[in-house]
Amino acid sequence: MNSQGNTPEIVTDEERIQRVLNTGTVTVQVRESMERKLRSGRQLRVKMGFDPSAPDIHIGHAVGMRKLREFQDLGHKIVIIVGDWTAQIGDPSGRSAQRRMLTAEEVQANAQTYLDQFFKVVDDNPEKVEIAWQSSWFGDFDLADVLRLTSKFTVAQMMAREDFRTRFESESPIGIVEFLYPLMQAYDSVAVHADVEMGGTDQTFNLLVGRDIQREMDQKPQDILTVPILAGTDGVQKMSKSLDNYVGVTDEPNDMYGKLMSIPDTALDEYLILAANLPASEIDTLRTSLADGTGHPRDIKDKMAASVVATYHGEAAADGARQAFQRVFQQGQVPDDIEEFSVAYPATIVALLRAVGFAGSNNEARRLVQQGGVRIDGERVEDTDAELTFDTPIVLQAGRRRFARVLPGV
RNA sequence: GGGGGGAUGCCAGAGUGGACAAUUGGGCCUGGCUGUAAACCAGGUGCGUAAGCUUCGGCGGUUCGAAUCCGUCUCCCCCCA
Repeated sequence: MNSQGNTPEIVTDEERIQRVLNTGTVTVQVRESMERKLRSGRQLRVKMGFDPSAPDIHIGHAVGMRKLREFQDLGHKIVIIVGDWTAQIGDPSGRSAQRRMLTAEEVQANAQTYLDQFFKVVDDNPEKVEIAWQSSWFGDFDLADVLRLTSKFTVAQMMAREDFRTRFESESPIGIVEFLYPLMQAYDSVAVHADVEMGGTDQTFNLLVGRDIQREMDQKPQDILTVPILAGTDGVQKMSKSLDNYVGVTDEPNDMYGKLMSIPDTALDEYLILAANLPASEIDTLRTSLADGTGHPRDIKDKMAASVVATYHGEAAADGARQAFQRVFQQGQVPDDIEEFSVAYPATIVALLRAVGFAGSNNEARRLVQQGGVRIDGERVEDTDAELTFDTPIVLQAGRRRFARVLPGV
């Protein structure tokens, strides 16, 4: 978005700087150093890495992207590390589900998907972004290089990481390679001469190792900034695909909007800060009205949700999603883009439900009817066994959100 | 190399010869209340209209009768070396 090739002007306005450092962040280390860099008027290199081993990206990943965008808006250059090299090696870390090795092609495809989504959030002005492939420096690393790198660090230093310490104390295994990952990530910082590195709070240790290794290799240590982990749509657990509480960046507009509207109010403030893609002043206004009760949570949620949909699908899609949502859920009307099926009549309601895929078995279909969840053209269906015949299209509904149009067929 | 413990429905996890289609919790579905919030309440959640049928890792056996006992195979976990 809005790319221009000219050299960016560095913003050193104190209020803007403080906002970047204070809003939607967890820690800034080292604070004084970071402030000094931002005030200096020099274009900083702000690094963030991503792991292309999983192609599914959700808006939790976008939290960091949005913060990167803020740095760009101050005129700085973001440096995206594509972790293609480590992704191809696999990660045998203590996670229960072992990460398998990926082929170069898979990694490449995943990375491309990621970058496509990435540029929907960040500025693609080449003066403000640089993509760095990790394999370009690790590809020809030899054993001597590895030893040189590992010699900079001790076991005691590694044990400072909480995860390692607790596993060591509980006598759970820690693979040697696991010690290498923080070092490799740290070396990335050396390779790209990072002034700042950003990451989720779970990355704190690795980010700090970057400082040590840079210092060891005669570079000025980067400052680090951590951003919170976004809660999922349940408002409690962190967003992840496996918990099915995520909003994927490639979700359909209506889906995306609906998921965002379903978050509990308790999570709304967090979503305003971390997910909503709105100007700072508007975020402030919305948060205030939410906090003091002058704004209706539903309306605030709508602005948040629409802004996210607009980010990935455009304003028109966001408007469309909002209207569809209002029509279906607030007014109980039928959505306009429902799937169509043809059915040969006469047919039982059970047969209809199965034909459109609302029920996987006859029992399930009957259950839906008995529980009052089935409607035809808005009229509740009471009888499980009736033979039905329609010579015009009908709208079949199961529960509140499943709709299908059934046409008379042969 | 030696020893021990497991495998039950979407998940966790009871059940250890009949009353088990299988307790309970989570999830999910439906209804109610709503702002499709959340919370809460109620019901449901193998297949079959039904009679009934097929399930408790696989196969085989004992028994009138097995998720439960025996044999065997596959897979998982733990402890010792």
